[in-house]
Amino acid sequence: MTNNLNTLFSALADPTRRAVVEHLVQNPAPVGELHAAHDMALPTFLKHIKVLEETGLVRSHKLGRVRMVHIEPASLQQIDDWLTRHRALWETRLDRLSRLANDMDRTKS
Amino acid sequence: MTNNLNTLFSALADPTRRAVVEHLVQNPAPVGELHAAHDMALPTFLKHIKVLEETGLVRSHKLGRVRMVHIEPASLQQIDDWLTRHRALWETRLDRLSRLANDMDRTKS
DNA sequence: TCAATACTTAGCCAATTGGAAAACTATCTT
DNA sequence: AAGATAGTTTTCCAATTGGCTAAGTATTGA
Repeated sequence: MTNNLNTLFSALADPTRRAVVEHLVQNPAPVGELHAAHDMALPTFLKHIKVLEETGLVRSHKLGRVRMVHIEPASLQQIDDWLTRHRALWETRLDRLSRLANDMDRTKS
Repeated sequence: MTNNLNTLFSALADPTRRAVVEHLVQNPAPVGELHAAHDMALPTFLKHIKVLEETGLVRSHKLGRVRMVHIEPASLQQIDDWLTRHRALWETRLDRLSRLANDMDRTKS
């Protein structure tokens, strides 16, 4: 909730962590299941989960000896919001490019 | 263009670099002007510009002794695309939360 | 109760990162 | 031609990061 974009972007910069997020947008899952998809030692993997949890992208709670992890959608929304704040401007620039490309096509034929 | 999300996200994880991107979605600008807004040595700042350029978020060319920098909108589009690929799923989860919040409100009154 | 399961904690390490200072090159401006 | 401007290159440094192994704790199943 209190997360800034720095930690959100840097959390998502790691492919392992991004894969975990992609897994969790589909369903919550226990640490063991998440870990199975990644060829690294468990303690290493747990560090990634901890990073995700510290940024607020993810939450978890223990059920017996299993830790269930689920996504925190509001955090992804923050990145979406940042993009939205600038989207209008960069899309203008994209449009300009595609118009230019169109013009060049027409000139060629 | 050939950029992966790893480098895009990690480039945007730094507040200096994000500020430069925000500046450049408005207008292209010379290095000196960009640097003026940031309290750090020029060589340090230039490293950030180089990172942005290597990820493809930005391009530059020299005009005399001045280097002009401009944004490469297609790169931001890549991040937007990644979010879009998952947006449907996490918005479903957000909806579920807000419905739950609604229910709790109604129960309270 | 005892072994297996599912994490957890603690330390260690190499590579990367964000910062600095110093010295250098290339372009104007006068 | 000389000085000022605008970057550039080089070298150094401390902190962070992503990975490992080894050893520990807490639950569960037989």
